Amino acid sequence: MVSGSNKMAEIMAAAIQLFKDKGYHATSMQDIADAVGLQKGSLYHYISSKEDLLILIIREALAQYISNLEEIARSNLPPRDKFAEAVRHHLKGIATNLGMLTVFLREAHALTPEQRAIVDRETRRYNELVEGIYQEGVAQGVFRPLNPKLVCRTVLGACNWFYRWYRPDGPLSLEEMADFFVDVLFRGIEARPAASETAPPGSGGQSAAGGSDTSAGA
Amino acid sequence: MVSGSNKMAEIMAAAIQLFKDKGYHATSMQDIADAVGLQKGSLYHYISSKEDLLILIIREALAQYISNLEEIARSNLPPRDKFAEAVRHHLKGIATNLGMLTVFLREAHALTPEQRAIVDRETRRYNELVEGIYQEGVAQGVFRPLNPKLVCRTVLGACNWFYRWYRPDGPLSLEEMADFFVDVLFRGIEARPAASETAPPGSGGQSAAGGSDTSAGA
Amino acid sequence: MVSGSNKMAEIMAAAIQLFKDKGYHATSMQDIADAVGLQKGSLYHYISSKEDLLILIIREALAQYISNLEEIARSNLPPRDKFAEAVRHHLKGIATNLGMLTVFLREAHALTPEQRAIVDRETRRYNELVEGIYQEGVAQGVFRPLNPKLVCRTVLGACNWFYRWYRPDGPLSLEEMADFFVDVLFRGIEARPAASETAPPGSGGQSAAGGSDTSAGA
Amino acid sequence: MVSGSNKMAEIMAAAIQLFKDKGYHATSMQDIADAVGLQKGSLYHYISSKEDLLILIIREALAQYISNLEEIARSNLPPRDKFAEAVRHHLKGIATNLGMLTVFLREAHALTPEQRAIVDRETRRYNELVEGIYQEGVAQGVFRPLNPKLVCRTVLGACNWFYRWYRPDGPLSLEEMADFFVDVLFRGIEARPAASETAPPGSGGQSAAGGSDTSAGA
DNA sequence: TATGAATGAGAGTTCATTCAT
DNA sequence: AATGAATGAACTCTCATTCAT
Repeated sequence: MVSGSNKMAEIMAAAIQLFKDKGYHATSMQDIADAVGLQKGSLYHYISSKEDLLILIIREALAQYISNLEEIARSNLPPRDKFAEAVRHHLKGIATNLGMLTVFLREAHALTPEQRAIVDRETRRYNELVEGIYQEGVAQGVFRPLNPKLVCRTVLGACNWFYRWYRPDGPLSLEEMADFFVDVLFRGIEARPAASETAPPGSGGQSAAGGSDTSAGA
Repeated sequence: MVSGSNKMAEIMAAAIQLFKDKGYHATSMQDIADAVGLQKGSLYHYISSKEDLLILIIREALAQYISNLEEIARSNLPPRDKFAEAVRHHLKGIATNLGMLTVFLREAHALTPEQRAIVDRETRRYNELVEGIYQEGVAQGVFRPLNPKLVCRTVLGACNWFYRWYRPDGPLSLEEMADFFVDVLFRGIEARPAASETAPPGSGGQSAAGGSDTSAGA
Repeated sequence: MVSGSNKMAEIMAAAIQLFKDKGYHATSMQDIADAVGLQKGSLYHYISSKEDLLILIIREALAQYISNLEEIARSNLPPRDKFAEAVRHHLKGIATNLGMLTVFLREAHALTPEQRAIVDRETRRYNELVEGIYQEGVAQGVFRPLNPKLVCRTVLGACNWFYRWYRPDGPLSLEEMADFFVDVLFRGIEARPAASETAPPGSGGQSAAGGSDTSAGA
Repeated sequence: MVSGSNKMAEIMAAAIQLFKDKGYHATSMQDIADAVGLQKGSLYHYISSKEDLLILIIREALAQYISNLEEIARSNLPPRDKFAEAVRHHLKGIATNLGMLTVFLREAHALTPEQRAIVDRETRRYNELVEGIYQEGVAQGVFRPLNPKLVCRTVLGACNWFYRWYRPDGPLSLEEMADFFVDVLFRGIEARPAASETAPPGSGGQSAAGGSDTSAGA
């Protein structure tokens, strides 16, 4: 099992692409081997099992996510900016690592209970960071006092779903969409109504994506 | 292939449960046969394939969803109430058919392209109904003029994610959670800031769910 | 998994033959499937794993062996006859189930520790029965007072090795060989020297077997 | 391929240990490589194949055995002493090279037919030496005139089985056990009944070994 | 309806061996 | 002498599906 090599990175990339496109179970080791130009047996120089590959992908997705959010949480920004940054970071993370995040968000349930437990723990940590930011805002009177878990789940739910419909070639830029999310989710939880009644972001565009994906919406 | 029989319902119920708990690919026909007390060969008197079972489940989930939403959309309620009803109906639908909806939201990508296309079409229809309600509200000056697709995706994203963390035995009632969603999502899109500053729903509770699920959040 | 069927017996027989001839590890499921005219996957209707097959064979070998010896031990025969019967039964068992016994004596170490433990227990039981017979004889003054474990291991060692060189088409009959074993092993442990100096059994023949097997002897 | 080097000896030792503990087939080249701190590819500088290793081990086991026995056979000892020496040498050889002998006695059937034929020839030679000693004794009236092959197989069978139950840390010394074997096997074949009725060797001890091995006995 | 034997393709994985470096 | 990437064949086992009974 090698970890830093080039081939390893190739294998990871191929697996991410395939898992995203076909799903974890529907992807065979043969598929991955073909994608990187190896015999399927040769893959086992780099990984120890197919699940290992999934774990690697998910762990990396999580690690990137969390470390960035921790930085935001630790920063000196006022809560509203922290919150806005958290949402932007979340969406940007999905957009720039769409494959990895799709695999994480959709295939984590394929892990064995032991691995799931680890992932769950990390996920909970992420949620807690978001809740912390929210509660900071509540303490400072910036956010309405609501059930923090519920706030967190609502906001992150909307953000997570992003992976199901975001397409890099859609009509709206990532920036526009992030602005939109921040604006809308913000109003839902801020303590005082937004004073500014200027045109909100994203108000003019029509469609954020082609709309051809299975699951967006229902 | 029989369709109205009792056994057929049993098979569907077993499949829903198993697909939800283990995932579609990780569930074998043997698992389903065991659950209903049949030999696996005998299942083929009722269904024509494993995918058929998945299709059946997803179609039923969709059908229930859409017909209810159509009713709401057609009603004479004012837009804000229509919108609120749509959100409530969506959450309630997930809560009362958690298995079916989980299978739909999580496993639809396992369908063949042909079947996916059908499901996509229905899903789009659902989205359009929600968008319609929103745009009605915009026309009446109730909702801010935003990108309707984006509004719809944000709202439905938050609602869809519900299936990942809702647990029937959580501390908050379904009603409380639905009120919360309506309140928060509403503020995000309504034209004028909420005048009432009374305590919002769900403000006191602590946790909406055990929080032990893999994916909620990150 | 079916157990009483015809095919099951065929599979067992084929496995015994192949395990005996090629060894357990060198025999593939494909080999067995070919021998019984099935697809290799079809074997799993009858067994749950390759090891399962080995266990089945070994357990049956053991069961036959032990039940017969128990009968001998329980009988009213005088110790010398019991002992003689035990030796005869042991050799006859090997000769008439050469495949099964070869697999048992040669391949038991391929079992998982759990299964080995079970087999060990049964084997110990067998040894104890033989020791019991010997000690009965000692008590009655028929056998010399020796270390019973050592007696048992010596006698059974000589008998077990039989599977390595016995060939059904050898020049000596099974009876002759059994008489020989009884005579020689007996003299080793009986209390008084054999009075009879008549020609002992097997004294005339030349070779008991072709002698072409790898391991006999060294 | 090097043969006299240090690493070569290390490899042989590791292979003997592993083949004895896990069996030939269940031992991988990786296992051996790990044991000697090499990469598995590097093993091929010393050996030409896995079977080669097995051959080397078995040949060496045989060579030691035979040369010692030839010396005994050529000596001027009277037949009874030669016979006793042969038995002692056999048991001592197993005890002091338990790994090597276990591999030889248990795994020889894994060899290709060509290699087996060679081993068989050597083995036959060993048997013939023992038979020769016995027949010398018969000629001198020391041993009863029995079928020599049968005598040899019985005696060597008992001795060979030693590898299945001998444990260096057992309660009896190797000497005691060898004395026991010589005494008991001797009586089986000597021409006149043992005159001495003194307490035989090994008569007092209880257990020759832990008795926890799979196969001893049955 | 229901069975259960059988299929046949393919899954993930292991492994002895090779060879350029 | 040693590496370690790569092979390619074989392995055990799974599974959706078929079909004669």
